[in-house]
Amino acid sequence: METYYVTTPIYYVNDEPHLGHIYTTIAADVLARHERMSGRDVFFLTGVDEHGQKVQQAAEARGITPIELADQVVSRYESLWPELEISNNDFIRTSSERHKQGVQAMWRRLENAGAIYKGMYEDWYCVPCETYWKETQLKDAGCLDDKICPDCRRPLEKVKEESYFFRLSAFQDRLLAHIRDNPDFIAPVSRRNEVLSFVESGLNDLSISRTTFSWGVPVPGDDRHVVYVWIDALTNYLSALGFPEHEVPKYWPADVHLIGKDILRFHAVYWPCMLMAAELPLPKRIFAHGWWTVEGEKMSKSKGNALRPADLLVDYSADVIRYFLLREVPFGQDGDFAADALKQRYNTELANDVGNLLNRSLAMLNKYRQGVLGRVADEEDGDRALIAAVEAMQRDVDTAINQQAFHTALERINQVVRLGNRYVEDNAPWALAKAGNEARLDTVLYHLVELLRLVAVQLSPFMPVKSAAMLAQIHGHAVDVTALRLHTDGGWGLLQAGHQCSKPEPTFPRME
RNA sequence: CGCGGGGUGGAGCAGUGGUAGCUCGUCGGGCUCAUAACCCGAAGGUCGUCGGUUCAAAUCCGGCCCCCGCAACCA
Repeated sequence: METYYVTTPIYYVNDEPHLGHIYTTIAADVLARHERMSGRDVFFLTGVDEHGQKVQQAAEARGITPIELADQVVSRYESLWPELEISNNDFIRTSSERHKQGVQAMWRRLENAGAIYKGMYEDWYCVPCETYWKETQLKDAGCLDDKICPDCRRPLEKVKEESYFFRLSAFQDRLLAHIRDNPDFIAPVSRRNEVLSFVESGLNDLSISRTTFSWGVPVPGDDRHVVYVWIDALTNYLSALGFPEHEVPKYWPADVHLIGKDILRFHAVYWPCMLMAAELPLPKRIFAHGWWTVEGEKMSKSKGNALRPADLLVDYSADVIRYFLLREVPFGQDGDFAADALKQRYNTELANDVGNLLNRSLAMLNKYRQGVLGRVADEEDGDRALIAAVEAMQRDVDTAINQQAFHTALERINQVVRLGNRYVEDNAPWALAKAGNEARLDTVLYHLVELLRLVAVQLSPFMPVKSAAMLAQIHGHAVDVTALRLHTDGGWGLLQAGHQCSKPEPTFPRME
């Protein structure tokens, strides 16, 4: 079976889960569910990044060990994902033994390839602020000449420490060629251009070890050094699959790494170069999505307006959050999370259009036919157009999702729902019933229910719970949406004459 | 400084040479199966700005104005 591997970043445990984390993870989940439904053997990975100086310091400040701090945050994530219907196959922690093995194996591979050398890392350090500054940062802040701290304006100290370096510069040309030869490697295009211009401007070798803190993976053969967090973190995508026991694990290379735009450089530059050095296949695609503001304001810890997923789940069901996040904003662009916007999306698209179409269709089926589907008589042009529209929608949804164009996929589904509502008006089943046109009434009701069934199937990766509720009414019994397969459940005409549907019950009650 | 993206009816977007389109909102009408839902229609834009190319430009070229991203290990 064809495999499909999708990942989220591993989230840094220094931070509580917020809207951004669930956004990436929900998007990855939709991809995973869609691909499973399409018949692929899917591996969907998420996890946490536990190492680094920040975590070590935060733990010290609270008087606990780093792993205790990590455990606390990890438990939040692990309880959050099921609440959001996240169907990840694995959850990787960088503190785990399997991951450490992976990182050290990666290090040795880079070393054996001659891509690592020992040198001196030079930086500027502000003792009072406990902050490191790079020369470029000082230059931008206009502090390079005076050698003062951009924050507190006090003198900086030059620090030198022994460090291992990765020969990033050696891979510049190969990386450029790869990006140019693979237009889909980095998405969206604007991000691809950014990376291209960054790489073209020249890559410097990368310091990949630290001696200033200890919370990390020891460098093999030199445990005074800890492996730089990004070498550590990026390797999770392989260690979770069983690297190094499996040199090129099943599922590798990843079909898509979903990331936020903030970590584009690490994924689109450092990671491919590492893999080239290690002579491992590169991921097929890296998609950097945008950021959310909340009610028009930038999310920030200092403002304290970061949306907490647990609070959101009090107000909205997981499916509604999932739908809104992926429908409101084209994936890749920035967006705004506003309660009014969510309510409007919900009421117009889910309650009025989808929910009401299901409700009115099943209501008529029950009123005129005791909920039993009849035989399809001669099809008219309008019927054939309806079927063609559904089938075109299915193809377009698949195409859109394969490009991570979630909002386009949902828009196409909505178009078919609107067509369904128009079909009701055009055919006026109530008039057919009154006129005693039984054959035509059966045909029209059948087309409506079958349209709704296929809409629910296509919606199931986005809203697994709501889709299951829709399908339960259509099928007359509970449906396991994770068992749906497009090759068996995705075709027109699955429901047979004599099939009993349930009585309607609003799936998307209006928000007031 | 540089590189890149963008400025289209109230809002959000599509539209790379030939009557300016979609969703939401607003207004009017229709229907009555339905979650005061659905369907139809209308109003509303001189497509940032100035100039150029062309029979013809939102769409190509040049100047200018404005917004945003890449430089801060927050998705």
